[in-house]
Order: sequence, then C-alpha cells, then structure tokens
Amino acid sequence: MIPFFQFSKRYISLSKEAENAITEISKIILIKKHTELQPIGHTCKTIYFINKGIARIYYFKDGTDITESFSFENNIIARVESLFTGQPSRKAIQILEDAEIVAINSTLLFKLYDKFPEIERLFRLIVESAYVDTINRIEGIQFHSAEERYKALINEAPDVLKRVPLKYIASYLGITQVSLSRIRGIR
Amino acid sequence: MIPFFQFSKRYISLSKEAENAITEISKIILIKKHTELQPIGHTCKTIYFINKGIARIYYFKDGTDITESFSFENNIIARVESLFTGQPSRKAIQILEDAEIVAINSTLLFKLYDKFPEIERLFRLIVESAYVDTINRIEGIQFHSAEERYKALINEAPDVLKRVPLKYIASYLGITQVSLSRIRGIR
DNA sequence: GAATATATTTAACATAAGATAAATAATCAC
DNA sequence: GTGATTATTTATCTTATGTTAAATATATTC
Repeated sequence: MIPFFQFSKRYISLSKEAENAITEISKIILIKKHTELQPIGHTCKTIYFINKGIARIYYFKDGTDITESFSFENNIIARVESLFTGQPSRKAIQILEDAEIVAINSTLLFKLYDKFPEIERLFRLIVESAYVDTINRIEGIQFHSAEERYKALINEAPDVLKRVPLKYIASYLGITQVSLSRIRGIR
Repeated sequence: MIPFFQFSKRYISLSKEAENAITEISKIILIKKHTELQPIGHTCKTIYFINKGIARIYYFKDGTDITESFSFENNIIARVESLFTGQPSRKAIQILEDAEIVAINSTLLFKLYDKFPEIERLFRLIVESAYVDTINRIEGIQFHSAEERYKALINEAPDVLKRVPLKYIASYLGITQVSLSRIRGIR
C-alpha cells in the first residue's frame, strides 16, 4: 500500500487512521498480462491503483476493439461511468504487462467518506485532476490531425510507445492501425 | 438562488445553513448576449450556474474559434482546467443568449468545504457527474463520423440546434462549418 | 425598411484517413 | 530452435472531410 499512500500525498496528507481504514478495504493482487481484470457488462465496484505493470480500458464499437485509456505505475484506473452511476460498464479492464495492483472496494470506500472527510477530500481531488486531464484530452482530439495526435503522444507519454502494442495505441488516438503505421513511416 | 438549490437536490439535500453559506458567497448577474463573461488569460475563480440563457466555453486553435462546450438553463459552467489548477485559462466564456447567472466565488466556496462537508460532497458529486459526461463525450468523438456525431447531437440535445448558431456547433463537433452544412444538406 | 454585417449554403477541388489485401516482422508455445 | 500465431508495415483504391471562394439567406443597425 505504500506506493498508493505516496501517490495520495500529492493531493492531501492523510492521518494514520485514515490510511489504516483504506488499507483494510484494499487488497493487493498479482495478475498476468493479457488477463481481463474486469469484464464487460460488470458493474464496477473497485478502484484500482497500479503498483507495477500496465492496464487499459477498452470496449467494442461495431465489433472493433477500442482503447479508451492506458494506466501505468503509480496511477489509478477505474471505469468511472459505471463506478459513479451504478450502471453496468460496457468497458473492460485488461492487463498489458504482468501487474501488481491495489484493489480498493469502492462500496466500502464510499462508506468511509462519512467517517473520514479527509478520505472524501482525497478522492474529490483525484477526480478533479482526472477530470481536468480528460477535458485536455478532448482538446487534443477535437482539432488535431492523426499525425499531430501521434506526435503529441510521443512527447507526453513516450513510455506508451515503448511498452504498448501499436494496435492498442491506434484506437486510443482515434485512428486505424494502418493509418498509424503510415504516419510512423513518414520520415 | 432557488434554481441552483433545486439543481443541487439532484445530488444531495443541503441544510439551511449550508444553503445560506452558499448564498452569501454568490451573486446574481444579468448579461447580454455576445458578451464575454470571462476573458482568455484570466485565472478562473468563479463557478457559474445558469438560471436563464446560454453560454459556451471557447478557445482559439491557430486563429480558429473552437467551442469546447455549451451550457443551458439549470446547469453549471466553469473553466475547470483553470479552476482546479490555479493556472490562467486559455479559454473564454461567452454568453450566447441574454442570461441570468449565479456567480459563485470559488475561493470562498473551497473554504466552506472545511466547515460544511455537505457542500464539499455536493461539489464532489457534481464533478463526478461532469467527469462521467466528459468520458462519454470522448467515446462519442473517438470513432464516429461527422454525420454520426451530428445525428447524436440532434437526439441528445435538440435545443442546441435550435438556439445556437451552426458555426459554434461545427467546431464543437470537431468539424468545419462547411462540412456541417454539407451533412445537414443530405436528406 | 434600407443598408450593412453576419450566418449559412453550395460548388469545385485537394488531401488525409479508411478499407481491404498481402507481405514482412516479431513473439509465443512446444 | 522450429512452426504457428500475432503484430506491423506496405500497397492500392475509395471516401469523407478540409480548403477556398462565391452565392444566398438571415439578422442587426440606423
């Protein structure tokens, strides 16, 4: 749990009691790559924090696999459209590199909010930050060519390029794999 | 302030004291259409709630005006990438129809969070919901054609089409005005 | 309500990205 | 390590959307 509490310090410093309360509702799991951490159709009741490895959220559009997002070490991953609405998710979480993951039970977490306002605040700040990232991502998609988006990704997240198969990156950028390959070929 | 508290009831029911505290840090303003409510380059310290009228957030990309979002009656509008980071915003808020707006001072609001956990919770829930909307919007952009996006907008927000000039809608959909006009022409 | 400014559509042409198929290259399983 | 599977690139052709410019249509101002 140490990496998670280090991560949380970026937002707020928790009391020992709050940390213990979070530890009690969490467990650490080891997962092999290519494994489905959460399947499509399942209502999400878990927030994950990645100690080691890579995960992605994906879904199918007309039979095509589309990557919504990637998460790396020291970051959170959750299917928020399900977590915050109670609706079953149309998305799945898949592990791309052997991973060690902290699984936080969200039902119990949300209950902790009453007893520990500091925990509620922590997750409020995490969501605010993720929301800002998403707003910025829309700006990135809205009026940039495929090539611009690819180059932006190289700059902002070179790790993705090194560690994730291109076929997953293409749909994340909103283009086909063939287009991505063509863009990469131009030099 | 009544419409705002009616809106907030969707998320949580506030105590009278909490409502009064919010009222004290808010003011109601009337603005004519085409007015700039907030200029580009200004660090955002206000959360707006629209009682009446329409507003949009926009920015410039290579000299072209791009609409990030619209907000109508009974909804919140804020430049969150500035509000939550303290950075100056590259975006502006513009009024598209004569408006009556509640302006909530965010600096004072964030201070109220300590005294009123229920207010912190309200805004946590509002942000969670806005975040989910934004995630869904990315899905809408990521792999749909211009025509699909236009038709989705007709279904989900027919009001936008009726009350907002097409030139603003085009960039919101991520296409040029000429493309939008062409799509509309097909019948 | 005429004159002006602004918004929308239409046309013609250019280009980026999609689709399909096939060729390589890389990875995995035994 | 060899064969089989999976990932990536390359080629060809098609199509949707961008670009520029001009023509209408609508809204605004005096």
